[in-house]
Amino acid sequence: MAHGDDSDATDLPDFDLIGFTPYRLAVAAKRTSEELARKYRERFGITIPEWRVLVHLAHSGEVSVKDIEMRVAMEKYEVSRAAKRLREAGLITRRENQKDRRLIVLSLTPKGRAMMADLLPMAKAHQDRLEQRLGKAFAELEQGLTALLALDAEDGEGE
Amino acid sequence: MAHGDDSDATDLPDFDLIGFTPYRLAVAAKRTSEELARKYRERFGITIPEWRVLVHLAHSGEVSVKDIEMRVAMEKYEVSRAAKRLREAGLITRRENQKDRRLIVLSLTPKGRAMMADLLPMAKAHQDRLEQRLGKAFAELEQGLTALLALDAEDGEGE
DNA sequence: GGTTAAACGTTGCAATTGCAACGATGTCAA
DNA sequence: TTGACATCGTTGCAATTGCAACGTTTAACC
Repeated sequence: MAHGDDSDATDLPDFDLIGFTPYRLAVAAKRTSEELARKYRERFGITIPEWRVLVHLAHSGEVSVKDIEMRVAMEKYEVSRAAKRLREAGLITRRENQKDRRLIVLSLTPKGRAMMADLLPMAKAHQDRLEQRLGKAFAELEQGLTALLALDAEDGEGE
Repeated sequence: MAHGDDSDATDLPDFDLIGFTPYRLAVAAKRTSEELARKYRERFGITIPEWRVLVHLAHSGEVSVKDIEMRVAMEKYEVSRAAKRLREAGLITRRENQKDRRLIVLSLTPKGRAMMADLLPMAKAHQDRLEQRLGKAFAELEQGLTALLALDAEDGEGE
């Protein structure tokens, strides 16, 4: 018989998720992030969004929620909530910008600075270790990521 | 004066989030996934977890929840819930494995197969387009990802 | 055989997330 | 000045997520 036993098999294209770049990216990011998240949660009691805000503050000094939103690939409500928790933990302060009172000025407290003095070298070490473990592939990964990130920026989501 | 006006500046290391590989990976994955998610939601009314289950079924025929969990970087409860929704949508069926009645056998319905016949070529086209847009950087990205994914597998998270 | 432990899939519950609406402030033009 | 509109940050609410516990079935051990 031409159309066999168990199948109305429409002969689907052979497509393996394992080779699908968006999937591979998602898995790579998830593993990498989870490793990091565990580390920072155990050591400092902070989450990834909080970590991002702190790192940006350490790097850029006083900034607004809006600044962080633009620079750090977070939605404003994420920044807002992360900042709230960090304030409650005594790691950052917030005050109004006197020039424009819609804006918030976030900055590290001494306690926050002290914590970052521990945290940042760990982050650097993590990066170095990753680079070391990947060897030659590290540069390739970075070049690929650079191209990919530049891509999204230029063509505004096509549609 | 040696210790300046406004700072108990503990002189934090200069560390920019923008150059931190795990961060870059997360951003790249998020953008890529969101683009995809929007597409499949609009066109087929499915989410990414559901998409993964469907693709794996299209590729591997009948499989258990456990199979998917291992192959496709999803937790079993994600698979379970995705499968539930897909069943309700009439895209897959489930039955017991007679050899081992703990196992579930998931498979596409004709309706599911028909949908995948539309969906898979789109996924292939997406991959091709990405490859084209990235040009030479695509191969680099892939090599980097391959190395990174192999890495996580081998050393079991240290600790 | 009978008992204990493991594997599989599901689900209740709490925490997190994302959206959309809101209040407050600032801008622009008439 | 006033009124319409945009921007900034926050938050209520619904949906999603992740964990842990559960019921069922199988395997392992005595």
